[in-house]
Amino acid sequence: MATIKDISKKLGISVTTVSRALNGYSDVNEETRKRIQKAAKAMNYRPNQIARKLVSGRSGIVAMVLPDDYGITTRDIWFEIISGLSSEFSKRDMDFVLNVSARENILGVYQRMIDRGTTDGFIIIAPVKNDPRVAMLEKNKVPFVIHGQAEQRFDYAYFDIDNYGLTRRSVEYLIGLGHTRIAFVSGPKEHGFITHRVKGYSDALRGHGLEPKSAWIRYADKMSEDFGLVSAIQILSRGGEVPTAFVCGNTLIAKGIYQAAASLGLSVPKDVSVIAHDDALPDSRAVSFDPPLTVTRSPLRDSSAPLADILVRRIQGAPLSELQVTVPDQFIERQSTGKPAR
Amino acid sequence: MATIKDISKKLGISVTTVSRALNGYSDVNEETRKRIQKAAKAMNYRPNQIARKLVSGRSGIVAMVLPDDYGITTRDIWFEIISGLSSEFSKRDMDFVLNVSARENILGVYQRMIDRGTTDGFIIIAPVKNDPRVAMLEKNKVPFVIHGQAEQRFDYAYFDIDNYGLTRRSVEYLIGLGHTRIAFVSGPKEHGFITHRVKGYSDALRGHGLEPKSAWIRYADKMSEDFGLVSAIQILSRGGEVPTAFVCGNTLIAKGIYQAAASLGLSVPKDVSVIAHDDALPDSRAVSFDPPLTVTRSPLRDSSAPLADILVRRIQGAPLSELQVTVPDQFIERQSTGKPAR
DNA sequence: ATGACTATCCAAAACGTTTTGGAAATGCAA
DNA sequence: TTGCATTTCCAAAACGTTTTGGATAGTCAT
Repeated sequence: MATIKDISKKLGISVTTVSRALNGYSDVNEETRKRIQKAAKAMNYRPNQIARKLVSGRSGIVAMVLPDDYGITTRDIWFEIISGLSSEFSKRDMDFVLNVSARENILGVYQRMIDRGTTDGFIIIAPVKNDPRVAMLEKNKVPFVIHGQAEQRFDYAYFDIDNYGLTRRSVEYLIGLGHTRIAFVSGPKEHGFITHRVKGYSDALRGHGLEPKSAWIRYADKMSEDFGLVSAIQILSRGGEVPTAFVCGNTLIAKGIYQAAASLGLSVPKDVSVIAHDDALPDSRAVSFDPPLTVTRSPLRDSSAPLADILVRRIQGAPLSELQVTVPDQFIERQSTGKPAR
Repeated sequence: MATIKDISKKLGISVTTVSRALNGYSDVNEETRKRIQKAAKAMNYRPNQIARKLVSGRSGIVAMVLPDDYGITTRDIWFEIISGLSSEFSKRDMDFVLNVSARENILGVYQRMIDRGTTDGFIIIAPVKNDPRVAMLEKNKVPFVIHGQAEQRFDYAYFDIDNYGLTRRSVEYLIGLGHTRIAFVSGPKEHGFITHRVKGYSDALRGHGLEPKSAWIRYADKMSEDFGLVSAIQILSRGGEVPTAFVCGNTLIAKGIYQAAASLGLSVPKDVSVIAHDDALPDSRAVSFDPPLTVTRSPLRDSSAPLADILVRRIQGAPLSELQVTVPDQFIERQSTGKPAR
């Protein structure tokens, strides 16, 4: 609760100098700075963010708005992201505001928070095509960072994994093993990352003279175990040719596919190879699948720090070109993939 | 963005009057107020919250600090609480700051947030005996509300379910059915609510001339399915008398007890009656147990609104006596309880 | 006419910072 | 010695509100 004025009075130094000393300006004697810093620490001084914001225009507050209609598995993902972000911003002495609202109110929530002017910037997760949140934030000139790439335009800050590359790599690996009939059980069609993954999958096939079959590309609202189970059974029990390998949007889907295979009397990897993308959530470990699951891997948790960094720099006005980051994933070969039987 | 000064200048009315008109004070002529309101709307005026906060001393920001070491099931509970709270505060036009930190840093986080003075108040969940967070907040005179009752002292604001009553009611119900040998598989000993539940359980037994046996009261760090399973098997496979009924701290524990019963060839409710407390989490529904589970029920989600209310009124300085709320739970009789076999 | 009251308005202070625009002291070259 | 640059400091303004403490004019009962 000590203010800058208290320090000034106590030390007989002007408020100006105290402020400048604490903020690292060069026009204050090192010895004076030391004294001031010592006093500040002793008096437990913390700058009042509200006052600071009034003059600087910054509050040190960032926010994220989430819809409240997620099921239990998706919640785990959110919790992972939320706790990572909140911890990163905490390290940077910023406040992370979370707002969980009904989906239909979300834009209203954004508008209110923008109008109130308390928030320095936003984190947007799971962008969709022509995301109205992005449009709104851009119109109001509020800084934001997107986790994932929303559209073709690239005039915003983002952090993403290489969604195109990871399916492309997976498919090429399977082709290298001899597979030619490869299915992709993906995720919600409207999300940008699914589009990129499908493209990576299709390009890899075409690059080897194979034509993607739309019946072997599955979309779903939720990337769940059930979705994997149902998709695999449907795909595997159609007449005609069936795939010898599955690429999965996440490890839950892979688990569903394992189940489907078991139910149909097929074995992994003898009859079907399975490969998935692994977000490395704490409680669904690809390594403890039976057989252990081959994955492309990029821990969701690892995205918190870059996201926080990018948003902070965006707020500080860094040029956009530095704030567009795509990271490569690991490829981990385990026992769920092998040469095709036929 | 238009400021109050712009309106003042445009209308030739003092800043004071504009402010008071907009804030509904009675010392401004209705006609003047109309003019000012019209101008404000025309100029798209929105009060700058930051400036408002600076003078009022309130930030409109409340916070909750969580440790980051919870397992997946506990995370669901947290998510339920977090999303409920954030949505409630959003309705009140306040910001809900979430801070997830390593357990050993938590007190430091509180201190930092307190010192910065940006936070109007805190929500404390899962209090323990002599909770150091409570001590710290009280010392710094920062408003807070506790979910649950931490200690015997009652000089703080809290919201709680009737933990004493719910086990007492459960046990009396079982006694009414004819049971005399009743076990209680509870939860973490250090939490206040467990203490109260154990007391309710014991008092009910003693009230009917029965002496609680310590071997039949089980504590555990995590109220999990495994804990229920292990506890029930241990209790049921000891030599001598075994209980005919189990009271469970939550529905997960009950699920474990169902499993244990099945494994031991016992049937519910013929051989053992099971009763649990139900927090009404979205994905573990007591009604879809087989047989459907008899419960005392108080939805976790229902606590968000009262908690938010209490904290807001605490911040506004309401007397403590109005801010100590205990709500009753529902008792829902289903098919997991019946007369004892012997 | 006086005093008391009411209705309506306002100037200035305050909140805790940062920023602006110097001022004073010192060192150094000419 | 003068002039100039550098180092170190500071008073005052500014950010946009709310609040305080009146001021003014009009009304009404006495």
